[in-house]
Amino acid sequence: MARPKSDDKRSAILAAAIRVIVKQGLGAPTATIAREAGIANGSLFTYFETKADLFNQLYLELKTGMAAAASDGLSHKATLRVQCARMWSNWTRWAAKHPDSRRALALLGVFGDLTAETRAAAHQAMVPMAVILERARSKGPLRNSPMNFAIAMMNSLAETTMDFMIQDPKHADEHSKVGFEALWRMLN
Amino acid sequence: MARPKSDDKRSAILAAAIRVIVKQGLGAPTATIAREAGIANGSLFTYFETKADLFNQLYLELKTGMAAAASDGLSHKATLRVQCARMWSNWTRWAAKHPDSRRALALLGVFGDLTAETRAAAHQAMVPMAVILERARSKGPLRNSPMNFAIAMMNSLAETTMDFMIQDPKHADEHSKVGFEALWRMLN
Amino acid sequence: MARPKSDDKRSAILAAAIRVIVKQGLGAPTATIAREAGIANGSLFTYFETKADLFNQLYLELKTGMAAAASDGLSHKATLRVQCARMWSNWTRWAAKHPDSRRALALLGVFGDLTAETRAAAHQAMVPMAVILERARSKGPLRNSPMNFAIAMMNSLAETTMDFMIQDPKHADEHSKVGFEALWRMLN
Amino acid sequence: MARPKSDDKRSAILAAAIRVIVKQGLGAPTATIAREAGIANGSLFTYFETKADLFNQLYLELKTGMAAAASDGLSHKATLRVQCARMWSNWTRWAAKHPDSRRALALLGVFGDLTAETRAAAHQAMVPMAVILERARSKGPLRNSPMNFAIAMMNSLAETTMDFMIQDPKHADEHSKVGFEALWRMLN
DNA sequence: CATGAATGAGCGTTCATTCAT
DNA sequence: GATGAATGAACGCTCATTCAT
Repeated sequence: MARPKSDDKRSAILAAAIRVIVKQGLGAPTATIAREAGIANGSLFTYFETKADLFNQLYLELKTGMAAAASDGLSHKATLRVQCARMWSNWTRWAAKHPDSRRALALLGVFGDLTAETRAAAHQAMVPMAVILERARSKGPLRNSPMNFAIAMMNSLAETTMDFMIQDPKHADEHSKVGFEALWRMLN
Repeated sequence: MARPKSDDKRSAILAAAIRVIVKQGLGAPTATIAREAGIANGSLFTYFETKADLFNQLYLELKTGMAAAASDGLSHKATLRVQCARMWSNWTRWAAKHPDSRRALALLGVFGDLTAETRAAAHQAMVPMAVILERARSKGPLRNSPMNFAIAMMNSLAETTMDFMIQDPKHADEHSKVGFEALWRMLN
Repeated sequence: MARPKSDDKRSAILAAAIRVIVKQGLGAPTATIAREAGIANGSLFTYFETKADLFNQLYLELKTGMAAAASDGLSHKATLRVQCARMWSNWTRWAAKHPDSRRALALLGVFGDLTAETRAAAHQAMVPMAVILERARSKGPLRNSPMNFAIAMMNSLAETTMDFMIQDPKHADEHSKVGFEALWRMLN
Repeated sequence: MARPKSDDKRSAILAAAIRVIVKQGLGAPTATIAREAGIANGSLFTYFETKADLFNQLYLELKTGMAAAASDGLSHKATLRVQCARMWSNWTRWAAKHPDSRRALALLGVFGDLTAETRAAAHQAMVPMAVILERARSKGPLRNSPMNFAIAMMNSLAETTMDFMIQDPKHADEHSKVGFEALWRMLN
């Protein structure tokens, strides 16, 4: 095979897309993304069939990466609270470390052409996190609400926390902790 | 004369914009909004200098309306909890009653060309709500966090609650109550 | 109505399309046609929804014009031969006078996106000519062949004749006459 | 070495081009032709310098093949009418047998970038057929018209006949005969 | 002031051709 | 020579905005 489709280039496009989306929003021209990735505008379409395809894949990759980061090193032997705390810490730390990814992910979340498949897959990636949360919810005051309600609440609290961590990086850890305690109060 | 021209038409455009944004997103053509408002495409620009201007004004109007609804009938004599509950109830009820406005507001919130002025004014509109929340925060576990953190958390919890109320209107009241209790736990 | 859609402009676009198609073929950019018509590239699309639409309308207009020219001044009292001769003369003269239209028509005939409706309408325009030919066919050696066969043969003979008339304008009349006699022999 | 590289591959490309042109028209991507030929898109350009080159060569090859088929088995001892009839029969039979080739040839005939050389060579290929026709023409009513006129007329009659033969294969032979008689009447 | 045609920059995508492997 | 990724000019069409009526 001559000049195989390089994974590096694919990654470069995705990385460029993050940067460009953060700067210009979802309306950013594919040509700009291509230039930022250091390739010709047409080349983008060897790696992604359409702009929507690119955005779907990017969304999924970011979401998956985020979920993986959040789930890292969870010891199943630990207390539920410890597990939750670890997950929360992982999660918010990831956001603080990758503010562009986080922002792009937020924007992509409202991208009109996200596929049902993409959404489903993104949901799948969150399952491990959901499982842990679920154990906490089912014993507390939210026990009669739908599981998705609790997940969504955790999500929204996390988003808010992340915003503050990114805005005010000096107190990032503090914000993260405060956020977690708020979550825990909500759950218990 | 602060606002010459027909105020009716202005309102028609704003109302049309809500409907169109909900259906098509922020990328919706101004021509579509104009048609929906029953006016000629060019006329839209008699009332709003640019598309961005229209969106800024709409955002502000919606936010202000929402805040006004939330602050309605708050008795300063009542308990803090009662006041908060009333505000929460007003707020989420407004969203349940105006799902399009709520959705449009959410979309406009990520509109890239929102002015600093617009954001500031929107923030202002929320002050009365913030004041009440502030009293609760300052006595509880969030007492050492910035006020905006608490506001943002309340906001995100409210957003989530509203989503579920709109999604599942039969249990709207229930969701609203559960959401409030979660908030209250978070605050105390 | 402000600045009503001018028929002049529509005609200018059609006329420009003829010229450009002759020079560049069906692949000619719409922008070139617009420039040739003296309007902005985007304006073309106020008059024709798509390039295909433009080409369909142009095809129909040319075909209709051609058929009308061919059918001009036919006396129903005259001999069949005289009528046929008149039609043939009208027809080929039209082509000789409007070589660009004729060429564009030929190219448009193989345009891949001609609508069934367009083809049907074009067919309709040819009916008056077909009627006359039909009377000749049904009495001669082609009486057992499908009517369309005779029409197609007349067509192809006419096309050939026109080519020669345009190529060699000095003997246009002579070519036309020779062509007609050939047709007549074929029919009788 | 006039033609290095694999002759098989060259033929495969030409054959593929016929199929693709019939299905998609002259605008068909070279990449599609290459895929249909079972080679890589870039390889096409090892065999043909440009798309136009490919189309020119294909046109010539088809025309030559057609002319060869038409001229097959002509006995110079036979009557002029018999020779013409044989040629006509060969010719139209070829079309009926190779409808794709015939259709591609027709499309290529209006390809804008056919070279003068190609046209000349194609003309050359028709000479043997022209010679026979010429003998008929020079004695009949077309004796005062240019030879090319007669050739073109025969051509156009043949095209029409072929169309009907392909459209209505059950009566192909009949159409062929009727077409020939029409030609013969025209010539005499 | 209302209208809607006119404008033209801009976008996503295609594709003939080139060239690194 | 074969491959297929890379290139970038080009195209059809959209749409915010302007302006003649």
